[in-house]
Amino acid sequence: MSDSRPPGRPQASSRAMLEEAAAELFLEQTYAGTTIGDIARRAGVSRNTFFNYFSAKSDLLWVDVDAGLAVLPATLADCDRAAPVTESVRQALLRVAAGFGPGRVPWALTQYELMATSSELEASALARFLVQVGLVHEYVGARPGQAALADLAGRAFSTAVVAAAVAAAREWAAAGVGRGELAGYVDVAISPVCAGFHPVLDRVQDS
Amino acid sequence: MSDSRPPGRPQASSRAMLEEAAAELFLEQTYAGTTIGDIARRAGVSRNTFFNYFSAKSDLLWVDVDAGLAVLPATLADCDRAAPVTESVRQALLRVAAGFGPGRVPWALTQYELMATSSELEASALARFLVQVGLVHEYVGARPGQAALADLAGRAFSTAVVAAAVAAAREWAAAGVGRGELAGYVDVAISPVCAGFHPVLDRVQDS
DNA sequence: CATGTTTTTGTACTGAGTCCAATAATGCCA
DNA sequence: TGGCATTATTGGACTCAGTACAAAAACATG
Repeated sequence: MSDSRPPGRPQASSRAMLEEAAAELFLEQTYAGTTIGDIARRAGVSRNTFFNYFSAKSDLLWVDVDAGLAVLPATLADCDRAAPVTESVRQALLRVAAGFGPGRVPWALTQYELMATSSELEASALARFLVQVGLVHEYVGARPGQAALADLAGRAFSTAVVAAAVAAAREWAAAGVGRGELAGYVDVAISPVCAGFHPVLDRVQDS
Repeated sequence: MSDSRPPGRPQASSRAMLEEAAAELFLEQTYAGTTIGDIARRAGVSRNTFFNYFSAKSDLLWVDVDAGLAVLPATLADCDRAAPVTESVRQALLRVAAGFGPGRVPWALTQYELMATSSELEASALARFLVQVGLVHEYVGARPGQAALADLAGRAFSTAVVAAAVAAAREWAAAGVGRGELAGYVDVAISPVCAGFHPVLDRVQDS
């Protein structure tokens, strides 16, 4: 079926090789102590090639996270649209969190504590945070909703609920070995947010 | 009283001069289009002198915000410690928000929309966000609180409530002229969060 | 073998942020 | 008046992330 290779020069260095090289180096030296040149050299490719596969050094910290988070749009899409928004979002986030077992802790979260403030890391973290907020808000806003105030409430909810989930993830990562499933943490963190916004966002349906 | 100048060479170039120069240049060119060298040159100082007053270019965007936010610790400190934590935090955040009138919109918020993703900006934003979360969490954690789960809830609350406040500020900034007081926005945004966490965090006192 | 396509690479550049040593301006003290 | 300690400012050199662009390399097809 897909045995017809695409035209042009085939990829010699795969993403995975760079990820692996980076993972090694991040352990030997720190993240901050590792340059893109180092990573490329160990992977046996040019420094420029690195940028063919990643747009920034910080992307390497988020490969696991990005992969796990990629399912959020689809998960949101097939939610029961009759259910309260807050509940739908809660379900969706829990399902995404379920993707992260106890044995799979992403790079970014573990390194976060170690390296104080690498501003690249913070920037990349916020960028991802905002993407998730945007996705949730898009879903929340898809409901009729009434003008300005509801829009503010919707955005506040989207932001707060994702922020709570992130806080849960940090706590989960910090729990060290013996941490259970991420979903449990996320549940505790986001449920109060959903409960608090329920009467605000879902009051249309109750009337 | 304080007419005794400190020893050593007096400061020739003040912070304010750099801020002013930066403000001009950010309007003429964009933030991204302005280099630190530009700012220093217009202020009439060396490029290195810039770093005597600011640790990063992005600091310039946050001077107003930082000034307004500086009162949070004190505001939290003199809160009625008999009141529910969620209510205390809500009051404190509202009081901080009250510091931002309709005529005083900080740089960072207005430029945020304009310049897509300047990663420096995002990093500096998250750094500030985390500081506020830390302050709130410190206050929340000062109460007895019960071990692991409560700590998670406390951190989730701190994160979510500050996130909601930030969302409100963004909405407020985006409202353009005719936006009212920031406090009104913040109130709508954070009240549901506080309401949601009230039964979780304050249940000790109800028993 | 020529041609088009895609990947890889080299080279050069900008700009943020750091480091360090030299110099300038001040107050204080002899 | 002349050091002396202290602090601010400056210049220069450096590292590293990220960008731009053009040349070369590897493949498929005709």
